[in-house]
Amino acid sequence: MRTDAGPVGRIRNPIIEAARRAQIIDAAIETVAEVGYSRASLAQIARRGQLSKSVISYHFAGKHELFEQVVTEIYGDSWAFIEARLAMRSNPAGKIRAYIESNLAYLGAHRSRLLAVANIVANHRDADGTLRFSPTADESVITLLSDLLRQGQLEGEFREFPPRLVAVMIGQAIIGALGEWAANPEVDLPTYGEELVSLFDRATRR
Amino acid sequence: MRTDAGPVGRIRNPIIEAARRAQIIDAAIETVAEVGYSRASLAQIARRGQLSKSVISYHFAGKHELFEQVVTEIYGDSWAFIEARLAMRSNPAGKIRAYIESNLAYLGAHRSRLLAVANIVANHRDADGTLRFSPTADESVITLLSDLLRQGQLEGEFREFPPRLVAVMIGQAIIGALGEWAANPEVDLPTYGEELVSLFDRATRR
Amino acid sequence: MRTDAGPVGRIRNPIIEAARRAQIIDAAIETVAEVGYSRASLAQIARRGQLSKSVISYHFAGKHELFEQVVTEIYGDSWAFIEARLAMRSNPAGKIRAYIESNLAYLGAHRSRLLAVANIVANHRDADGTLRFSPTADESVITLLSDLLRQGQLEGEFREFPPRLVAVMIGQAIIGALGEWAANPEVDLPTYGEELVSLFDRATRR
Amino acid sequence: MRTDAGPVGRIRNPIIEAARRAQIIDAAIETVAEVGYSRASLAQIARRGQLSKSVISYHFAGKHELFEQVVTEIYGDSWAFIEARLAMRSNPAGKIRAYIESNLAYLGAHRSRLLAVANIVANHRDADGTLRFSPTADESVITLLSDLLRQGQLEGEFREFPPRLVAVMIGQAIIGALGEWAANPEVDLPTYGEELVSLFDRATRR
DNA sequence: GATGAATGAGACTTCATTCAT
DNA sequence: CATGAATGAAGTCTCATTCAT
Repeated sequence: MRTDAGPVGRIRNPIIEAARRAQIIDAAIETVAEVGYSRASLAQIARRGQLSKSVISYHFAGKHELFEQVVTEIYGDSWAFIEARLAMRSNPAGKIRAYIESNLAYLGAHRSRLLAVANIVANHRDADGTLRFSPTADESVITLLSDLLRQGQLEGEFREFPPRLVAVMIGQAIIGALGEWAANPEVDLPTYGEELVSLFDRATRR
Repeated sequence: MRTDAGPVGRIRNPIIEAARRAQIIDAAIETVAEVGYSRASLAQIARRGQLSKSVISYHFAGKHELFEQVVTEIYGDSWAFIEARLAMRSNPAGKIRAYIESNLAYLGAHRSRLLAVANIVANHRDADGTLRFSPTADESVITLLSDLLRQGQLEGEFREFPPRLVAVMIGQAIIGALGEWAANPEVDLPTYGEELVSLFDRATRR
Repeated sequence: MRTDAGPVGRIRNPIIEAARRAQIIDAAIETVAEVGYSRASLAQIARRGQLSKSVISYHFAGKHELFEQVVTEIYGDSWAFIEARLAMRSNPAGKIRAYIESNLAYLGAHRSRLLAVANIVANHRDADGTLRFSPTADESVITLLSDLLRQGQLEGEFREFPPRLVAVMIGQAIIGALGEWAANPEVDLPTYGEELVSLFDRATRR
Repeated sequence: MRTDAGPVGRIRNPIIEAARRAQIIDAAIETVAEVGYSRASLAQIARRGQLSKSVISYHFAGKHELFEQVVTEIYGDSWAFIEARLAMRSNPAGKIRAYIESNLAYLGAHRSRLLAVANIVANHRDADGTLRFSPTADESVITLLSDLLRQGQLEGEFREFPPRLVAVMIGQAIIGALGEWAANPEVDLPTYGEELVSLFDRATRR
């Protein structure tokens, strides 16, 4: 852990600092996407980012913090994208459709980010060995979808079913679709998305 | 690199040989399930199996082959379990239901195997960096489900939809359900399975 | 920290094992004596012992344990030497004289050991920053000398004075004599020892 | 390497310059006292002095020069204190007593300085590996005490003994007393000093 | 059939120092 | 006068693998 007067904890020049951190985070994303979590050493990340290994240690407390910032960055950025599209719909079914579509759209447009976040989330562990992130959908996402489904049931749009369970299934289906596309980029993600929306429409409507 | 079975050089006693390999594979499964792929070193595996590190190198060409045998073992064992249950049904819808239920049943009864195979499949790579296994459902499974769905469409059980795409979705939904349960063992897997069957029934029936 | 099946914790072949550990400990002693505690890296120790760096990690849990074993080894060996000479005297004054003389004799015959133990004891710290060993004389030594002084007072050999305080002073005078000799090997240690004995004799006798 | 005082290049403002150097030296003293020589990195020193690492490099040619200035500062300051007390006595025995007492008094009042100077003196080395300072008493001190002892012998105050040898012993006994107190602050230093004076009095008087 | 011992490669991290600003 | 940013060197430790026994 850092103990000296470097930027961690005390950022002096926010502009250069932020630019470098972004550059390093991008290099980490590309590296994990390309060679996977276990082979993504600081040396590999530095090579891909045209950086020295030590500049990474200078801007991050360690490899651990770097990977957490990668996840934070991707979660934050993708949520900003999705949130804007959710706001354009008013009814629950429309919002769920928008969630599925915009989630696929965002990660479909950022293949490296998809691969990186999936790899890190599935592998990153604390010192005690427990997974740092939930490897399945984020709890906040499950809650969002659950609430929408419950509201849709109250409004009569949806039939009766356990909302949380279906919410989890929607989340997993999205991950599955993305996984299929990640493993095989020839898969047509928009078509996949439409079919997924149609499936859940048929499965949930009254 | 060696990829065949058995120790380097002459095989002397096939019985002891097989027993040792099984013991090592079990230790590898437990280790990966517990500490994850990246921390599953030979030293850790040896410790959990009460073995010396070198006995692993003796029975397997290397860590690489060991992990491939782990996947082969789990795939083979689970398929034997599922196949028997598929054979008990005659119509496509029944077989698909049987596939979903028996898949969840097998891995639900073998949590370590689920965790191990998921971890290895998502991380294990060849020397050139390409993933060794498909991280999404096995191609043979997709083909099986596709054929069943197509046959059901011909027989009038299912509506029209792209069979392969829905096959993939079924595979992913199963993985999703197992992932949710793996992350949170309090999830009730049988209920989850029933709901999944019901969802796909509604989504695919004419 | 070691977690695999290496010798630490489970020693398999005590003879080879002990020989290697002794060789490594000797290399560590020579290195610390020559370049000092702060520059005594594993690389330097390995170079002086004609060893690979990793063989050190194989036989010791880490640099930390190695240095602790160095101190244990020197303390143990020197005490065996001193104890035998103490046993040859019966009265307190004789034992104290024997302690001073044999201590100087042992370390005077093992200059590297003197330098190594002094360096390590003065610098070796736990992870939390506290010194691992008492940098002044060992508590057991203080106790031994205190008891001898007190007994001598009871028997009328010595005048009245605070026994522990004089015990500490004897220990420190020995360290001082050795330090003077370590810094300047031309100092005649036996003469120094005789004078030291004479000084304490005059200072403590009735 | 630079060994002169002042920042690299032209000195602009001697007052600020001196103040900064003093501040840095104090931070170095506190750091070495607290974490020991080997862990006293520039980063640690900067942190304790609320300084940036580079300001240290700006005012000192390097870590090496900084530590030399620390020793110079402590030696100089303590000598000024001791010298004043020596001047108050006229006879050799009185001066020796004053030396012992004032030395203990000065460092007893400046625990950090004692710890720092002891640590640096025992560890600081030139590039070629030789110790930069004498780890035992300074030669000038030995000379001073030797001269006093010899003068006392001439004047009939002291019995016959090798003056330099006893001078060294006095120096070491002081270091020993301070070491005992440094390791265990509950030790009563003034009492220890009195007893030490009494011991040497008995040991040296005619 | 089995393994204790050994090792080179490479992992992450800390360090003192430099330099443009 | 001061420092944020950067870096190469070197630190300790873990790893998968080999080999003589």
